[in-house]
Amino acid sequence: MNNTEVADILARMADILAIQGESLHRIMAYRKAAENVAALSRPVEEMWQADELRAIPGIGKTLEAKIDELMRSGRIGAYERLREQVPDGVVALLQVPDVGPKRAALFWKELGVEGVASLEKAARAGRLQTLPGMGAKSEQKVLAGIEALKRLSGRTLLGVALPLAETMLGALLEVPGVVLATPAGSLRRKRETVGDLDLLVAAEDPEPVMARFRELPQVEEVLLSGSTKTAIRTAEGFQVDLRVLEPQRWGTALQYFTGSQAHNIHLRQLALERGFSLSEYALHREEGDVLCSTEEEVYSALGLPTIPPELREDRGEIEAALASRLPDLVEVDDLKGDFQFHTTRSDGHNSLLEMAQAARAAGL
DNA sequence: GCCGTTTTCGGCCCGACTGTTTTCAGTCG
Ligand SMILES: Nc1nc2c(ncn2[C@H]2C[C@H](O)[C@@H](COP(=O)(O)OP(=O)(O)OP(=O)(O)O)O2)c(=O)[nH]1
Ligand SMILES: [Mg+2]
Ligand SMILES: [Mg+2]
Repeated sequence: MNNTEVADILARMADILAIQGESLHRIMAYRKAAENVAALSRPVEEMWQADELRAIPGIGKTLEAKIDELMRSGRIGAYERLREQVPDGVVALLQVPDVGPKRAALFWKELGVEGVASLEKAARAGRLQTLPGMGAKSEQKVLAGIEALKRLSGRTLLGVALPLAETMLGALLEVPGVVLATPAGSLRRKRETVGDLDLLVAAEDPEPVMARFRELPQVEEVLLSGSTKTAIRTAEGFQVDLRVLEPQRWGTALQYFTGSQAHNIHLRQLALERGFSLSEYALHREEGDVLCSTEEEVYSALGLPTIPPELREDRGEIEAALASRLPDLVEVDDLKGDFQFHTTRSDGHNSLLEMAQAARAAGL
């Protein structure tokens, strides 16, 4: 039983508990445990053998016992029972954008929907809008979500996402009043794959920026658009999120939108311990808000050195920063050469000479 | 369900947008 398999089970337990209407904090506990098991650098089985499961953040007495049961018997009784109570197809509904645990439960219990295909049928037949809290518009959004799911599910390589981001940012930078425009989210953290594109823009007046964004040629569908945030979907089914805030809030805004979610939550907890409440708008204090125009100011106000985006996954970087023990990362400038590349002699796109010249031009 | 140099119980990050709502739940970032 490997780490991914264990994490997947915990995450599925979280999903089922959510559909059952369990306490949000209990659900979060399962999710957090799942994330931390997935992020482990050692096999969870090895930690189990060494009786070290409790050293994993988010694994307490109960989840330790469940993982122990899984390692011993290959199953978790509690998980088997949950799966008997909520069919897999109902859990699968959560993959549809705009369908969360409440709606999944509603569609299942009221209409007998037990999968995405049957949800589509119900929506096309106009049955969703008969439900409490639902209407014609919500029903259409669910249908659009199912279509998007068919076009693209899963993550996109950084190298594919980055050029698209640069193109869109270039267009937004042309809008009068735009001061700064940059990639954020997993793109800025340089994750190998990204779930969507997150773009951040600084401007006093957000409306012209939002208007331009909604009309970019890549936009197939506008998902939502307000005064600080717009989300669109491309023809490929790829989502792009844009946030626009005033330049004087750039520091807190960039910190927020760079994430990760887990890093943000941890940093916000630290802020609370320091007498602040941290949001994308400011460091809020009783005496009044502190606006930060740079990320350095945000981290510094919390007593931390600025943490490189690549490390912001809540995998110990905040503790390391507190102890002034952040690792010295390898930067592009540290590269002296490249001993492994392909040329036209095999499946590369350039000749050996071209590669050598490009390397020299790059200072390698 | 987890966790603790203020806590072993009672908190758990903070906010935007939409639709259906008559005051806010749901979903998402
Ligand atoms: N404080 C806070 N920030 C969040 C939360 N969810 C998302 N964010 C911030 C941090 C994220 O990096 C950023 C963009 O959200 P995304 O959902 O696009 O996540 P991210 O880009 O990190 O990963 P992705 O590759 O898109 O799956 O928004 C949240 O629940 N709380
Ligand atoms: Mg993202
Ligand atoms: Mg996003």
